[in-house]
Amino acid sequence: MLKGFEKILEKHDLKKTKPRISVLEILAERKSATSQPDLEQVLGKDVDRVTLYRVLKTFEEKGIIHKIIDLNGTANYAVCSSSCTEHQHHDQHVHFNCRVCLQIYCLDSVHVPQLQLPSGFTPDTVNHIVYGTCPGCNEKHLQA
Amino acid sequence: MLKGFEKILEKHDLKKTKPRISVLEILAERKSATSQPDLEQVLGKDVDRVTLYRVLKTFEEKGIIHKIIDLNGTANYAVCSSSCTEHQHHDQHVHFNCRVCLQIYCLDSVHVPQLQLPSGFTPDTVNHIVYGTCPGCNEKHLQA
DNA sequence: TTAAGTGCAAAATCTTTGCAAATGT
DNA sequence: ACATTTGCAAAGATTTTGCACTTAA
Repeated sequence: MLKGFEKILEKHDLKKTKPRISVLEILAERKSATSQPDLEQVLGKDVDRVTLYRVLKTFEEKGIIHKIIDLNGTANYAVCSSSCTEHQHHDQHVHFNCRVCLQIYCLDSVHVPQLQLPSGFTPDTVNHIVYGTCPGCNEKHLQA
Repeated sequence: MLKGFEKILEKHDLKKTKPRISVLEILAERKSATSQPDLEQVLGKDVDRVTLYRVLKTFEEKGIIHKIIDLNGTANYAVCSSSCTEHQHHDQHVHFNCRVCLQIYCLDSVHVPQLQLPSGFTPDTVNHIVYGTCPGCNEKHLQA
């Protein structure tokens, strides 16, 4: 039986190569989004940096993962939770970027409120990033 | 009598130099945020690229301008509307990034709703970017 | 006068591109 | 076997750093 990631690749007509599966594994086993530098480090010399760029680009275009830009303008990636397709790239949940540990959390549970935009502005995607301190870092801070 | 920008520089103990005043002039005369490449182009060879980096960094640290990262991860800058200080860097309004003309609008008028975060998450800044099509580009599109 | 700020050159990064070799189907 | 995908080398772009010269106060 195929593992989850392999099904995903099949579904998008992508070959099941080592770099692609490795990237999916890493992203899948984390609930928070992972930065590109992080990915590079974890993958080590198994996957070339250039390949990583290309894998991430392909995945994003196919709607398999989505990109979140953090405080420093660094790209972070997470697997799309629901039904993202090549054309409809839903990303309607709130992200939380911790200033201390720099982790990005996808807060799927948080309801994104409907905005009342001035007339003429047609929204398609809403990117809602909250910066602050996450539970783990808050705790450490209190103990100190 | 001093122009507005010069007062701002004075207030933050910054010398009134040509590069700084030029940057403030450009940012002030635009209602939407300006990308760093744009700034470079407008400033031309009057201001060194390295100086621009440093001016923007200083301004951001002092709370004179704030940075918004757009779709491509490019830094955009706008003068802070209200009372940003070095420590309290409020940026609680909604930005709108047009996919067609790539302009970033600061929608000060739009009310940013209060979010209910899971316990343990302490927010300080909320960055709310809406992607879509702006009034100008919408119109052109309809006419075509 | 003198501390802060600029400009140039050069290093360090980051990202993209071209092409031959390797890999999945 | 063949189209995709990878890895390497090298080009291009972006950002940072060091240091001597300039400028605002």
